[in-house]
Formats: sequence, structure tokens, C-alpha cells
Amino acid sequence: MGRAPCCEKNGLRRGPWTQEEDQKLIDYIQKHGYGNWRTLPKNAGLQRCGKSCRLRWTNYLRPDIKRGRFSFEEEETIIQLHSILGNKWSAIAARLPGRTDNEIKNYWNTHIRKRLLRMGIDPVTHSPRLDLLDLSSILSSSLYNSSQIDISRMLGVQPLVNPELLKLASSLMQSQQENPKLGFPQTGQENHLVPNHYQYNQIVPDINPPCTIPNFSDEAQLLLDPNVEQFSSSFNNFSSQIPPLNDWQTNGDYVPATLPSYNYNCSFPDQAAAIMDPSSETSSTFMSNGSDHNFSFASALSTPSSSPSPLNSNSTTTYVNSIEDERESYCSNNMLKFGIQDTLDINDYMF
DNA sequence: AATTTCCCCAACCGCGAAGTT
DNA sequence: TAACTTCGCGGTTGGGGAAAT
Repeated sequence: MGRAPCCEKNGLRRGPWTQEEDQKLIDYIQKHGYGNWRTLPKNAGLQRCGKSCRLRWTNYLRPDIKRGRFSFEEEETIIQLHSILGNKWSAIAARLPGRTDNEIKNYWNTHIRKRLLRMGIDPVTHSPRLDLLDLSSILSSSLYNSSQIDISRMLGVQPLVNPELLKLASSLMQSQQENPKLGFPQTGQENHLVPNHYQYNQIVPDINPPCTIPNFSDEAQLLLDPNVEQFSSSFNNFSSQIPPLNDWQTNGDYVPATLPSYNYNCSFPDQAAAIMDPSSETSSTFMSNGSDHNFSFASALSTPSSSPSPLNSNSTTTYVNSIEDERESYCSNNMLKFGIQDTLDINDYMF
């Protein structure tokens, strides 16, 4: 396959764009559209390669681009989609109106990824990191019957493990002991044990047949419920009992008392295809678009009332508080994700 | 106040896919 | 169908501003 000799060194400008160049590009595209990026710069009188022009237009000059920082809903959408799609930034961007793949990619790498790491979650697999799984393995063995475990001290890994996760693991084990039937939370069952955001509120693949258990490690499964069948049927029962999404569409302060911890059921491959196809009706409730609270994940549910409120509802949002700090706190208290299974190769369903 | 370090993000690069001849 | 062109994607870089020393 031949390759376009893009960005030849012969006299073409590189680096940051000037206002004049931007204006030339805007003027030209408004007048003629952008049919052929290769010939565009020449026709527009720009000393740039077509690639550079396309990038500048799609990532910066396009009139429908939303500037400003990401909202909570947008951020959660990114995380949700990333757990399914991986680094398919363009596919993720297609679900976030006004955001570019480049912007999302940057935001992921500079903010979300770091935060997940600090939370002890692998940003690639969206699963607890190995050190945590080792921890749960220990918990599920000889120490299982000990209700009060100073895990941090026992392991001597405190600096490496998110204390919230340790508490969670301890709580889970204790609760399982108290109520052996309490495994994977049943639909409609209030679940105080597992943070409601980052648990099964992912798009849960409902693969049939058979129902594939998400690819937690063995240890992680033990943490939740060693009974795989119960776990499996929870998924199957879930879809018929899930409340209407609209019931959960809130102003961000209301959290239903009997909130299912997983609130979106996805039957592959249809939903996966829908995700990939922003125009699909089937995925419309899946989408967040800033002012529209049709967002159906846990964002509205788990967003604490102390969430910084935008000063205005415009796309350029200014937050009263340090949103980054609040998100940090918010995430570490409410997010724990056991992500979409690795064995589910979404690419199998894509095209 | 000066210097260094850190962090963010716009832009670039290389590759593969899709389209065209 | 092979050769070539164009486009779009994901990974990476480096300039510049902010924060730390």
C-alpha cells in the first residue's frame, strides 16, 4: 500500500497555528466545504499539509466543538465507554457531542487514568489491580472467619492499596459471613456494601447462551459471590426487573432507596453495535449531552449533592469549587469497578 | 525573584483501512 | 486485482504555563 507523502519538509509550516491561518481555514471551509484535505491547503492559501489542516479543523476550529472542562456525566460516559471499547477514542467521542477524540484521549491520559490508578483500578482492564486481588485471595482463605481484620497492617502494603478498597473488601467478607446468601446483590436489593457507582452499573453484557461471567479474577469473584450460578442468574433476572431509565433521571441529588447496583443491561451484540453507531435509536438513552439529563448510568444517581454546580448551563462550564479535588474524593468513595470482561472481544461484534 | 520540575494539551507521526484508478 | 491515494485513528511528543523549590 502506498502512503501519502504527508507533511513534506519542503516549506510547509508546522507547529502552532496562527490566527491568520485559522481564519483562512475557516473561511475556506465555510465557503467550499472540506472535500479533499490534500488539495485544501493549496486552495486555501495555507502553507500546511492537508493532514495538519484536517486536524486543526476537527480538533479545534469546528463550530460544534464544546470547549471547557468535562462534566461529571461526560467523565462517567468516557469511563463507561472505555470499559467496553478500550482506546477507541473516536467511538467514544461519537457518544459525546462536541468532544473530539483527541480531547477525550488527552483527558483520559491526564486525568481519568491517573485517578483510576490511584484508586487501585487498572485503567486498561477496569479491574482491581493485582495487589488488591492478592489481598482478596488472602481474605477468602484462612482469614475468612475473622471479622475484624487489620488488612493494611497484615499485608504491610498500606501505601499501595486504596484504603477505601480495603474497607470495602473487609465489609464484604464480613457481610458474607453474616449472610451467606448475600452474594451478588439481587435486583432491587439495597446495596450498602458496594459503592453504587463503579460496580455493576457498567453496561453489563447479557450474553446468551450461556451467560458469561464477567472476567473477574477468581479472587474477585470470591469477594462477590463464589456461587457462579447465582451470579449468573442475577444478570438474567436483572433485565426484566430493571426500572425504567426515566425513573432514575434525576437532578443529581435524588438517589432511589432501593437502587439496583447495576442499572443498564446490554445485550450484545445489538447494544455494542448501538454504541458504535451514535445514530442508533437503541442507544439514545445511553448518551449524555451536558444539559440533557437523559443520561442513564449511575452518574445522576451517585453524584453527591455536594457536586460542584456549574455556574451556568452553557457548554463552557465554570465550577465553583475545585472540581478535580472533589472528583478525587467522590471517586475514591464511590467508585469501585469490576469491569467488563477481557474475554469479551467487542471487536467481534463491531462491523 | 530565579530556577527547576511538573503537567497539560495541541499538534505531529506512523500505520492501517477505505476508496479510487 | 494490484497499485496508488486519501482519510482517520491511536500513540507520542514537546512547548508553554503553573506549581514547587
